[in-house]
Amino acid sequence: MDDMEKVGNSSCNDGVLLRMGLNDNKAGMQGLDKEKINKIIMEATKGSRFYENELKKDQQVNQRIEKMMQLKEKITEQQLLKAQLQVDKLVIELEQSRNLSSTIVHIDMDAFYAAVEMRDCPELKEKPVAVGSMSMLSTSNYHARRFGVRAAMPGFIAKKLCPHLTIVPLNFEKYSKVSKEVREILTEYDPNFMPMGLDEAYLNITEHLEERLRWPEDKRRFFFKTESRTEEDKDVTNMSAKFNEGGYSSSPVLFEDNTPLMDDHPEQRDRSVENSVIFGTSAEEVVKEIRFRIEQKTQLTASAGIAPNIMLAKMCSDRNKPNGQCRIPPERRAVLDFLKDLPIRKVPGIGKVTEKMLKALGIVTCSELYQQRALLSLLFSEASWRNFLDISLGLGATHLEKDGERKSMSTERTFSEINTAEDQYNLCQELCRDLAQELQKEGLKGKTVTLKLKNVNFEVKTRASTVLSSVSTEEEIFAVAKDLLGTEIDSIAPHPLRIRLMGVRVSGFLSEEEKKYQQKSITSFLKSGKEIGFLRLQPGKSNQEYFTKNSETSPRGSFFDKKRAARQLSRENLSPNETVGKQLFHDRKSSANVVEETKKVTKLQNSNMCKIFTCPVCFEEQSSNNLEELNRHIDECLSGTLVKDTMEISKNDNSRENTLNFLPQFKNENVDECQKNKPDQLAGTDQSASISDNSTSSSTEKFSQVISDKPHRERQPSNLSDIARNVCMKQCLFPKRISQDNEDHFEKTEHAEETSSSCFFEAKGDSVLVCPVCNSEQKTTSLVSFNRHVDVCLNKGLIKELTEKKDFPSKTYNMENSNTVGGLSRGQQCTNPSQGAKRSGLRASQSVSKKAKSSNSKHTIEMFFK
DNA sequence: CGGATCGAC
DNA sequence: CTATGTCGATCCG
Repeated sequence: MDDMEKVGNSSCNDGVLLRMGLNDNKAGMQGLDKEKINKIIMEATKGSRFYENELKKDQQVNQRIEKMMQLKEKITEQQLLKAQLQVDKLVIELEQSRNLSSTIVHIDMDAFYAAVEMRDCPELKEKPVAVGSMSMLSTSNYHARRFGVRAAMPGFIAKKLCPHLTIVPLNFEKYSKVSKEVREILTEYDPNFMPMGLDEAYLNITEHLEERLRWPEDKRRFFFKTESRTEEDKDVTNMSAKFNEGGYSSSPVLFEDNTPLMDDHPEQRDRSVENSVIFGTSAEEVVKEIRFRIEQKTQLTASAGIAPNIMLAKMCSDRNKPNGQCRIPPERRAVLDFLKDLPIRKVPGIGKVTEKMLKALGIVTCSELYQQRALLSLLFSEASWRNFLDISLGLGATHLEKDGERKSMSTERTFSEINTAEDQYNLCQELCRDLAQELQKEGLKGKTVTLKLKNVNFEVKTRASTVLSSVSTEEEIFAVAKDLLGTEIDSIAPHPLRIRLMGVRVSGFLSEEEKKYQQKSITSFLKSGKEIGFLRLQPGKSNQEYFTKNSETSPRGSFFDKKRAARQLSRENLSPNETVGKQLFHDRKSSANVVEETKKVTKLQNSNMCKIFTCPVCFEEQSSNNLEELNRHIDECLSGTLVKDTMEISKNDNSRENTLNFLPQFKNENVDECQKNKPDQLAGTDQSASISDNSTSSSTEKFSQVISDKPHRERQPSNLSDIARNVCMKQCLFPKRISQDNEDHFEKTEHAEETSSSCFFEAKGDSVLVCPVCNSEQKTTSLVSFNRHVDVCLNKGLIKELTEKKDFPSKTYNMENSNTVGGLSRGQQCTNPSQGAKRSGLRASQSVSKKAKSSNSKHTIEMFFK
C-alpha cells in the first residue's frame, strides 16, 4: 500500500525474521524498538505452520541464490568484458533515448483506510489504529506503525505488539466513495490519469502545465473550507492539527510546511483573498494544489512525487511521506543523484526476493546496480537485467498506458480447515458461481480454468485445464474445476485434502473479434456433419484418434478432463464404506444434471426458433438456438462414445490394462515419440514420465484407462492398478531428479518428515529400481524390462486380490496384511482415517521410510499430509 | 500450456 | 484460535 515502508531484510542471514518484522525503526518514545518488535513477532510466529512454510520458502530462495553464485563462479574475465561492451552499447542507446519532457505525478493517500476511519471516528484520532481483521491488516496509522504494526500483518500479532491497538474492519464502500472524490479532482489535471487501487494514482500533467500558463489567476485560486460537514467537525483547523499529531502538518497548516505553497510565486500570496489561496504554475504548485484540494474535500492528506517518468515519480512520492511531496527535476544529473544511494528495494518491481538475490551480489543501491550491469546481464534473464539497467539509469515509462484488456478473473477464499470432499466440492461450486456472476457482468468467457489450493501448511498449488470452448457459466466452470479438484483429491487419497484456501480463476479470454469468429466457425462446423463422418470412417483411424489428435492442439481439452473425472469416480467407488458420502454427492449432482438437461432439451424442442444441427458425434440432429446447449450435448455425446468405443477396444486386450495403468500420460500425447526419442530422459520428464513396452499401441492404451476407470461400467475391481496409477500420478514411481531451481512446493527432498506433509519417491540410482508392487529390488537395464516385471507383479496381486478380497476394504486397509500389494500402497494408502489423520500418516511414512532404508532401497518414500 | 514465483496494492 | 484477495508478468519445463 501507499505509504507502508517496504519491509525488507537488511542483512543476509536473518531473512525470515526480519522480513516479518521491521527494517527500520521510526519509533518514537511511545513505540517499540526494532529488537523488541522482532522478538514479539518471533514469539507469536515460531512453530506455526505458517512459519514453517516461510522457512521453507526462504530456503528455496537461498537455493536460488546458491545456484546463481555457482553460475557467477563460472564466468570468465573474457565473458565479463564482452558483456560489458555489449551492455554499454545498450546503455548509450538508452541514454540517447532518455526522455525528460514529461511531467508525471504520483499521488498517494497517506495510510488511506486508516485515515478514513479516523476521520469518521474522532475517538480513534489519537490512538493506534489498524484496518482489517484479527487475521489480516490492510493498513495501520502512523501511530500504530511505531509499534511495528504494519499492513499485511495479522491482527492478532499486531495486538501483541500493541495491545491498545484498535482494529476496525474494512469498509470498502466507504473507501471507494472517498477515492471517487479524490479522483474527481485528479481528472481535472489529467483526464487520462491512471488509478492504482483506491489510494494511488499516476497523472501526466505535462499538458496541464502548458495550459495552465495561459490560465487567469482565478482559475488557480481555491478557498479554504469554512463549513464543516458535521457538527462535531466544525473546527476543521483544529481537527487537522489533532489528526496529524504525529508531527506532520496538514492544511491549512500546509503553509507551515517546509515547502510553502507559494514558494515560486510569492507575490501571488499577497494578492490572495482571505480564506483563499492562489497556486502558481509550476509542477510543484500544481501538486500542492492537488493535495490542498484533496484535503479540503476529504480531510485526508496525500503524498506526491513529481518526476519525468512513472518509476521515478513513484519513488519520489515515497520520499517525503506522509503529507509531503518531492520532485526530481527533468535533468539527467538530478535523476542520477536521486538514484545514487537509493536502496534498490525502494524501486517498484523489486521485492524482497530480488533484493536478497542482488544483495548476495553485493548490490544494495541503485548505483551499485549500475556498476554490476555486465555481471547482471550474465546472471539474469534478458527481461530482468534490462529492467535492472532501466532502473539504474532512472528510465521508465513517460506516458500512462491505458490498462489493457483484462486477462483473467478469479475468486478465492480462505477458511478454517476443510477436509471433506463434499465440502470441498460444494465450496468449489460456490466459487464458480461467484466467479461466473462476475464474468457475466463483464461479458467474458475464458478457455482456461485454474483451481488454486492452499493446504493447512500454507503450501499453494494451482491446477489448470484449458478447454476447447470457452466457459462462463457456473455449470461450465464447475465442470472443469471439479475435475481438477477431483484429481487433487485423488492424488493423495485416501488421505483427505486438508485445505485452508480454495480459488478459481478463468483466463484465456477471447477478444471481441475472436468471439465473433468462433461463433461463425462453430456454426458452420456443426452444419457439416459429413466431414466428421469421413474422419470417423477412415480405416485405421478410430474415433479416439481423431479426437486425440484434435486435442493435441489443446492438450488439456475436455476429453482428458473427462478421463480425470473418470478416475475420480473410480477411486470413490473403490471403497464403498469410506466414500458413501462422496458417492451420494456425485449421484445427487449427476441426477440433478440430467433433470436439468432434460428440461432444457424439451424446452428447446418446443421452441420454434431453434435451428437444426447435426451432432458430429452421434450424428443425430440437434435442435438448439443456443451454442452452449449444443456444446453440452456434444460433450456428453463425446464422453459416451469414447467410453463405449474404448470398452470394445480394451476388451480385446485386457492383459494390457495393468501396464497401461502405469501410464501417467495425460500430458503425453505421443508416447511413441517420447519413447523413441528420449528414453533416457523419461525419468526426468515432468508429469509425463511414462513407460511403455510397446510403441505401437499408445492410442489404445490411453483409452483403456478410461474404461478401467469407470467403475459403473463393469470395470474390474483393480485396486492395485488404481494405487499404482495414483503413485505414478505423483510422479513418484520412476527416478526423478528433483529439480533444483524449481521445486514443487508439494514435494520435499530433505526434511519431509519433520517439516512437511509431502509425498514423494526419490530414486537415488538409476539401475536398481524397487518394484512398487512386490517391493523387491529389480536390476534393470531398461525401463521396459522393469515395467514388464511390474506388470507381472501387478497381475499376481490382482488375482490374489480378486480371489481373496473381493470387497476391498480400503478403510481398514493397512500395510501389515498386504505383502503382495507392497510398498506402493503403503505409501499411498497407509491411512487409517478413524485414527486421526495426522499422526497415523506420519507414522506410516516413517515406517515406510525405515523399511525402505533397511532393505537398501534406492527409493525413499514420504507421506503426504501429516 | 501449466505451474510456480514474484511483485504490487 | 487467528497469516488476505486479485491481478499481471515472467520463468521454466
